[in-house]
Amino acid sequence: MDHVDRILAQWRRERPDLDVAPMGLIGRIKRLSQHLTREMEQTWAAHGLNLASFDVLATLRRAGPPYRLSPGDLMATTMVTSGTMTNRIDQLEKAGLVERIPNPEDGRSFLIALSKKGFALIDEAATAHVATQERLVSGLSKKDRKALDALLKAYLAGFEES
Amino acid sequence: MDHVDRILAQWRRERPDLDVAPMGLIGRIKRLSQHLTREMEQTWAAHGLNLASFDVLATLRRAGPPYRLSPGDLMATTMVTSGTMTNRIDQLEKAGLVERIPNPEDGRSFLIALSKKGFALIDEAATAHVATQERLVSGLSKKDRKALDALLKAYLAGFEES
DNA sequence: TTGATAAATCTTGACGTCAAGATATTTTTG
DNA sequence: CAAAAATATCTTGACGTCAAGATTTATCAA
Repeated sequence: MDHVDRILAQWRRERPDLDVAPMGLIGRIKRLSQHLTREMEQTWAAHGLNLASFDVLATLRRAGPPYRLSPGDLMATTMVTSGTMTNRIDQLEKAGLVERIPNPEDGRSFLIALSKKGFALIDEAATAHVATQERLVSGLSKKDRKALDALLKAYLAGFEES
Repeated sequence: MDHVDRILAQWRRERPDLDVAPMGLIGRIKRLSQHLTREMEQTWAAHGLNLASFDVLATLRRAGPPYRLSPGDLMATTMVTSGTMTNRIDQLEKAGLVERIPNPEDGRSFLIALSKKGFALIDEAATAHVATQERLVSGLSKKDRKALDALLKAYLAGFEES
């Protein structure tokens, strides 16, 4: 009888006509996501970052040399709109962590390049981030992690098949 | 090889020193949460609501008669800060969906009461919301839903044990 | 070549959230 | 009973996000 179960019990009492089983599953995903994000925010903040800035820097870093992607590429992998990405890049540019380089092959677009400073910072932050994530999954056994991950992957596939 | 797998593969190539298995699990939870929320937003919007307003109205509705809770109670179940809850209540009050009633037993606090209009709206919206949720879990078999829910519940317990 | 359409990014304005601090009331302590 | 601490809510200012539309450049068709 956890928090979500109490919510479901209330609904069943007040609205017995509704089938609230899906609500339990979805509610737990949402709630878990919120807990995890808040924990990870702490680690990012310790490096002067937040979800937005870490997300972009990490995407550039893991893309490999020369650590450059267009805003469109960044949008595609980070699930945010163009306005949001413009704002994120503006902030990172001000902080000297990335640079906007005109794309020689397409006058409409830029390439966002990780600066030396940005590279050093994201490498450091990523190490700490991974340690935090390891801690955040430590409540589950290795076996449960694997089973959970497999189910989530199957579920997610329904939303992301192109 | 889904979207998350591609991210992990990039990290393994660029930073083989990091163990990114936890990142897969956490990333899928976050991504799934985002997909689900965006889908549900559509249903809420069809009733003139959003996550914030639906959340509060639903909490009041399922609490049962007399459909009144203090802002503190609402904060506790909805995982938002006091400033956020004040703002949510302000909006709902302006829309005539809830009323602030002075608490006769504690001069510091109010009771937030669902109005007649608010009651009718949330009952209607909740019906549609549950239908949407049913659709959003339809990609998984009944068995998988149950297994996933059980694992999520176990995981969540680590974050919410008081 | 020229006009129309598409594509990539940026701009704007509104909104929801949060952290930190302010205010008012209640409870506890001495 | 008076002072101090705790509690409940609200206020403020900053920030991240989004949708819709504007701008600039590329591509395609005639």
